[in-house]
Amino acid sequence: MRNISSNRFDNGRDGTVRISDVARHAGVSPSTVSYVLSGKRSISETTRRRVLDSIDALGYRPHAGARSLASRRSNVLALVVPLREDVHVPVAMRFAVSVVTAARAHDHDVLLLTQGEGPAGLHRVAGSAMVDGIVVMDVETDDARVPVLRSLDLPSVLIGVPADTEGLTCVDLDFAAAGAACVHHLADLGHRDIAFVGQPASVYERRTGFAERTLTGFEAAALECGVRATSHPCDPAGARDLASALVRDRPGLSGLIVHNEASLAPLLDAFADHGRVPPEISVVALGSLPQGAPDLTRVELPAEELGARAVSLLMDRIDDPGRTEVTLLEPRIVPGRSTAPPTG
Amino acid sequence: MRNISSNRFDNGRDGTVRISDVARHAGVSPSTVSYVLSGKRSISETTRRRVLDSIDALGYRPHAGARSLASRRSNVLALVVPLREDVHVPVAMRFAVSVVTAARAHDHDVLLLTQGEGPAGLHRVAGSAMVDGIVVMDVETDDARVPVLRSLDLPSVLIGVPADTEGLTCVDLDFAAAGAACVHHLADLGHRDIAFVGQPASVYERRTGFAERTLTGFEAAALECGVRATSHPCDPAGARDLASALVRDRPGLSGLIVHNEASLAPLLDAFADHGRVPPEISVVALGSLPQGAPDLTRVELPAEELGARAVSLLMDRIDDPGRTEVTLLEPRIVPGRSTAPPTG
DNA sequence: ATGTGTCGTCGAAGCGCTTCGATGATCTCG
DNA sequence: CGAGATCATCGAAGCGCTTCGACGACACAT
Repeated sequence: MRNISSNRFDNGRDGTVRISDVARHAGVSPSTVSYVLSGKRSISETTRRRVLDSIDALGYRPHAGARSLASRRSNVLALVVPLREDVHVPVAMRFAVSVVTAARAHDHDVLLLTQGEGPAGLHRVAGSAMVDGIVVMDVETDDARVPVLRSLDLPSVLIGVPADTEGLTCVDLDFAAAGAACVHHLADLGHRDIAFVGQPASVYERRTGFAERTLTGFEAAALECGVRATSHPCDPAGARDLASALVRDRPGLSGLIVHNEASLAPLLDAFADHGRVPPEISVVALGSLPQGAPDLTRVELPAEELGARAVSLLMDRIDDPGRTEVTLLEPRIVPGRSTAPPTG
Repeated sequence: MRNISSNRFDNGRDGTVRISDVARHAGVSPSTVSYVLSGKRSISETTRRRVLDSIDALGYRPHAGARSLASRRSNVLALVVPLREDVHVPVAMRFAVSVVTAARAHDHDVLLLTQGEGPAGLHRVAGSAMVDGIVVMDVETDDARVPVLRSLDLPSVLIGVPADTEGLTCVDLDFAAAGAACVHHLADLGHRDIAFVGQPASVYERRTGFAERTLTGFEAAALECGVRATSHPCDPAGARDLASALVRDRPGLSGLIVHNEASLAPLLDAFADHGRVPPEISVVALGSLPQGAPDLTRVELPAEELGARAVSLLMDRIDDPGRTEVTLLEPRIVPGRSTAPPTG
């Protein structure tokens, strides 16, 4: 029978087990335990086993601060989440969660920064060596954070693409191609008069990268295909009015591209009230659709893949800060029941 | 003219400035700099100034790992965010953001944990001394994380209240009172037949604290007021059907309590399609309403206040782990245009 | 046997900070 | 006017880990 609250390997101080306790328990030196954990030197299989057994016999967990002090690695990433009226929260959350999940798969944790803190937040986490790298979401064409990131000498990855990508690592959906793909899909079906329903006006005003590029891709493709095409910012509260205006002013309108998660449902409802229901009017949705949504033709936003890629690129840059690259994922248009050749 | 990239106070190694560099620059010892920063010993005003000037002349930021190693404080809180199909993401985000903001106000950062990691995540951040405390959201009546938190010897605060609060610090809206307040409001107006539209069924199945308590409060108050009252789980996809069923089966129904952010709009739309528009049918909303929503009578969810309270309670417990307490915020019913005495 | 590697392990230094005790200097009061 | 208190500061130890160089043991080719 032994005392449950302590045994001969306890250090006696407080509840925490240190590497030296593990070392003693396993009959090796602390450095050997460290090497078992890091794999940075070869360790005999028998020693390895013994150390590992001691570790979980004692419930040892390395002190994060000590580790980061000695190794100059914190195993934490910073994630800057957007926080504006005009960003669609569920989409932002999908990104955030995928980043956290991917980070954990690479043995890292995630520190949450809000955009509210601005550059100061970036300086703080970088300067105090709290994190090994930074993931930034909701990037604007001329993003104020970009120069800060460049100056930081801490690796970072943007989910989104600013105008000048010199020295940056970015990953995003190829929104220009996505916008174009929507147009081509409709044009190929024979549509000659289409409207693009976009993000809230403020999103374009601050020149959010993805919104701007989508619109550019849309306009270029429309020109190329020779279709009549207009674009309209939209927010949920204005969706109904926009639908009425389009129905009233554009009798020939037969195709709709909707790049606005929050407005999609009210917009389609409003069109339905005017008797225009897909596929009589063709609708292509671009973005992150809720599960349980109707079967629309769409270009999905691969948030999970983007998050995972961002983290994986960040890991690469942590190991080798030299390389930088811009990765654009190719959009994939998924046919649904909401598009068809124009009637009449 | 001087060399921009280095001056006589540089340490010459890499870009980082250490406390000893500041000390040299200010002509004091490192410990003095530390005391200036922590305020744990009195320092003359002149020295203080000089040190502070040196700090921002050199751009010094304490190394977080070193600090946490020496002081046994990481200045980081963990936040466990819920991640389920059935939680309303914007609400969760409001909580998360308010926790981050409040934490920053207390000079702490926030580490993001997803519920997916379960107890392992809690053990990890606690065992490695990564965080000084934990905030947990989306608490269930019989939450599996509660015993883990109790065993952790790391302060924690729950936003939500489990069945057994022994040894816990919790903060939440008094949802039972909120549910009751909605009933009383309607009953006082003269309604005698009301329905409670709740969270998705799965939320009750896993016995989420706030949902369960609201329902309990609703039922008790209905009994007490002697009104006919029924309750119905609901999700956005089922809102339309629920509305039809209620209109069909409950001709006398004159009041509705909606405790479901995501279903509120579709539900009201569906009622409107049956010709029942507030205030002809009285509607009380309970929860976090989007800005720009119609002027409904409601009980607001004070997410920001709850987040801030949670953090502030957590700080108290970090300084004094002894005390524990359960704080319930009193619900406030805000009259809007959606309720009126029953017609006919 | 002797030299030459390789493998597995150890000891010690040091990461950058906080904190404790000590030490002058200055003030207070009988 | 000197004992004692108070104030401002310093030096050194130590937080728990990683990592570097060293070293003994053993293998293999001379």
